[in-house]
Amino acid sequence: MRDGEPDRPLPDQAEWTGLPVQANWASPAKAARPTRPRSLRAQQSVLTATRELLNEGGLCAATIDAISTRSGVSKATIYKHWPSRIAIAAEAFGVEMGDAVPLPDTGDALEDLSEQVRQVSDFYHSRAGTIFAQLLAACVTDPEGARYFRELFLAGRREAGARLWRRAVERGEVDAGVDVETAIDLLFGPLIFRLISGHAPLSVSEADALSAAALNGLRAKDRATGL
Amino acid sequence: MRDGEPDRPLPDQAEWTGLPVQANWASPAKAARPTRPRSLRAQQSVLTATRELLNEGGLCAATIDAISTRSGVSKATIYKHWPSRIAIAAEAFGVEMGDAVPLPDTGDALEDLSEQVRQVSDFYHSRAGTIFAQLLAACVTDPEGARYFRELFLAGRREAGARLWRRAVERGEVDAGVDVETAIDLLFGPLIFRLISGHAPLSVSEADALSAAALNGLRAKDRATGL
Amino acid sequence: MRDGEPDRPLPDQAEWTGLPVQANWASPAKAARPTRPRSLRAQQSVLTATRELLNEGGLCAATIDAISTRSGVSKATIYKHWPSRIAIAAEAFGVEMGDAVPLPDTGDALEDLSEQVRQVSDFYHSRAGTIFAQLLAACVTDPEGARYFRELFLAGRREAGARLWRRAVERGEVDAGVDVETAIDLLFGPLIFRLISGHAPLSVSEADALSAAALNGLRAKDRATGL
Amino acid sequence: MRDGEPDRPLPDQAEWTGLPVQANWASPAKAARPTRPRSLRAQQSVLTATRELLNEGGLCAATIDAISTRSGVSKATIYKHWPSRIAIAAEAFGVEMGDAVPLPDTGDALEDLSEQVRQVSDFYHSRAGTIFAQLLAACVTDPEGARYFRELFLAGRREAGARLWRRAVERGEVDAGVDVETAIDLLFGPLIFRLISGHAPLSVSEADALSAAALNGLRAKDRATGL
DNA sequence: AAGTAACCGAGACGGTACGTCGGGTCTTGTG
DNA sequence: CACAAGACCCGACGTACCGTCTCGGTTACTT
Repeated sequence: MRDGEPDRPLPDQAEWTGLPVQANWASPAKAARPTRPRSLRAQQSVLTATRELLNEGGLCAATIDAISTRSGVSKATIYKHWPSRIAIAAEAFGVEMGDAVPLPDTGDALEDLSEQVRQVSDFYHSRAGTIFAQLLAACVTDPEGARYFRELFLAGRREAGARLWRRAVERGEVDAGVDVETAIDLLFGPLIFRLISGHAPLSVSEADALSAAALNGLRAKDRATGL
Repeated sequence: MRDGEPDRPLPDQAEWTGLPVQANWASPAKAARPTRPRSLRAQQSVLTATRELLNEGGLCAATIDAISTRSGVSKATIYKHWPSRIAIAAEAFGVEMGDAVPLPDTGDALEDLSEQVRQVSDFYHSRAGTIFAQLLAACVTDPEGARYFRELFLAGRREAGARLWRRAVERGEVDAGVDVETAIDLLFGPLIFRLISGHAPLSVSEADALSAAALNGLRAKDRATGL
Repeated sequence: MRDGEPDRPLPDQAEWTGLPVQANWASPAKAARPTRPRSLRAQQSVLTATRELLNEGGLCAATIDAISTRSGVSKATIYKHWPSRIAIAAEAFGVEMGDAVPLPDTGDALEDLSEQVRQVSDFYHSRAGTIFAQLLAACVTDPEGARYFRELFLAGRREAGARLWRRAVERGEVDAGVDVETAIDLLFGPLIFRLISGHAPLSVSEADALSAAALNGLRAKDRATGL
Repeated sequence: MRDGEPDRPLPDQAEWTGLPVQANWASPAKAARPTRPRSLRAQQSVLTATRELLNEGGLCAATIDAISTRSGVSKATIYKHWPSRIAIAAEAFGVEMGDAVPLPDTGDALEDLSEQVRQVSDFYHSRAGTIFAQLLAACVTDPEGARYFRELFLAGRREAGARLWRRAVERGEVDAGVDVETAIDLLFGPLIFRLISGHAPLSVSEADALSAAALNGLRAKDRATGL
């Protein structure tokens, strides 16, 4: 592992593979020029402070100044660790929300998927759901932050969905010809659309209607069975 | 029609019906005390200036100060007309994009829907698509602006999609049991998810995969026909 | 009484002589062109509203907008009557304070002067005294308003002082060779200096010290008597 | 000397003694936590810019925005150094006027005082006199600014007057029983009254009349000598 | 043990934009 | 045709965050 400036796992996109964060700090191995390492403490107190601020006032409360003040870590140091406040918030959120929604396992793979959609829809109604929406929105104007959000939070959630999907494929309950990514976006994209633009509610019944439509498809059924 | 503060079409949600802007000024009916009306000129030059700024530098270039400077309309006046810069940008964007994507009509209703998905996916790649994403993201933190965006832009696009959907229902090519809103969100939500989070590309083939999945459903087909 | 634009007594400095304000309004006599006269009501309600505002929040509360709103007289009309808000405030203050401090008459003319100084010093401590200071200060940047203040308030107070002075001259108790204006400024100028800059207190004992010094002079007394 | 917020000389009134500005920085003694010191450059370029603006357009030209623009110091920084634009203007004016009017020394202490009155009266006619009047007036509505004005300008002028007075006392030419403050206010208060309200001219002869009256007193002389 | 970098907190700083306020001018329809 | 109502432009306000920088003190590794 190289030392020097890009010491965070994320900044170098190409190298990114496995789990993030402190793994490389734990094994500093041997640096070319072994100077004083970046403080682990600083990093963690930043994340803790950010988590608190997010819970108290949402994303807009997590300003760099506020994070710096509360964590006791100076702004300059913060900027050495993260490219933007969105990145920090994404990481803090990812750490906290790592396993927010458990994987359902009812035995019926299709029902599992529907249940997952239902749970995610519920999640969007929570305080954390608001923060999620704010982070997602911030991705549009902060590509660096977006990477953090995708890799430290979204990836986990998508992986959970993918696990469900693969299980359903193995059981032969879903169309194996559909790509995992496609399936996940089809199931959750509509929820996210509504979460952000607010043009339609996110009730349980709506969630069920969306998952049902996604599973059954929009095509007329009589014609399909008519064949 | 009451005068006073809510003289813009949007502020009074209940009354909102048709095309925006001056429609209600054209039919002032009988105001309590007909004072000097809001200047048409101010409103339009603001929208024009905002449109230009959006095209030049995206949403973040459309600051209130910049809009005020370019349009020659003072900030105070702007704040009398719109609740936030997002609202202005949404209206300006809506005016410009009013008739951007024409409705496809190939005779085959399903193909029309797929084609629409393809076109929207393309649109998201354009400069305007970027602005669209920025506006959509801004909706999360600006509920007032969100209303403008929904009513002055999204509503039109959704209506276009709804027209296609109804036509398809009439022709019996799609499942009449699926709600219009559900159908639209199922078709376009995935695109928007990708547009915002950037976790997957928005190529033509991906768009086709998504629309195909939406139309056919995720459920395994052999088992369905096997019954 | 001429009609036409300069219908206020003040605007034409050259003509100004006697007591101000409503005397001429009370006798509209016959205008050359019997059009609708400027509303007396408007003028008075402006002054009333201004007086209230002054009492509630001092000079800075008496903004043109506030006066307009409270009085029900439009800004345009106000600007027809007065050149600036200071002018209005000066007139309103003058009307209210016309006879705030009564003339003392103890029989001893010198004591009368001292007592007057004491009373004025007290007045400066009151709420009205604050407004007085604010108006006086405003005179520096608003010459038009200054004229109103001088003629509608200061003139009265100076006339009161002048009456005391003349009485003292008649009784031979003061130096008849000193000009009235000089005498008044010598007695009250120091108070005003302290009121504005706040470099020294305005207590009763200080007032007495100042009036004593003014009456007795700064010159060493032994030498004077030594002659 | 404590660091932290009150790092300007003025904010802590009790500690104020000598010359302003950097004196305390020069002897930081032992700060609790010697963080980056306030920039000398920023402070001085603000004062320079303000001085220029005052000379060009008087106090009303010295807006915070203008000062910020011309000095290249941001508004936020300015507000960290001074509580108000009046305070800045007062300091800038004090710096410039520090040694404007030299102390007269004719040998005759009474003549010195008269000459000083004459010179001050002249000063009030100059461009700087106008600025002085504007600053003095601003003191009424800006107590913080007033402190700056008193301590960075008035104090110096009063000290000059006090020196003259003490010299005169030593020579036995003036009444030693009169307090210095009283004497100064008696000599210069009338000038200031006229300067601000403009009810009477500030010619040389008027200045002489005022100083003569102040020195000789208003009391009738024949009776005094007659005893 | 001393030397020496880099790190760190603290926060000053220049920017940019914000939303608001007051002043003075104008426009419109009513009485 | 004077008036109220108030829309309008202007300019200034004071604040908030941003991202960069400059300090002086503090590690932790090297020599």
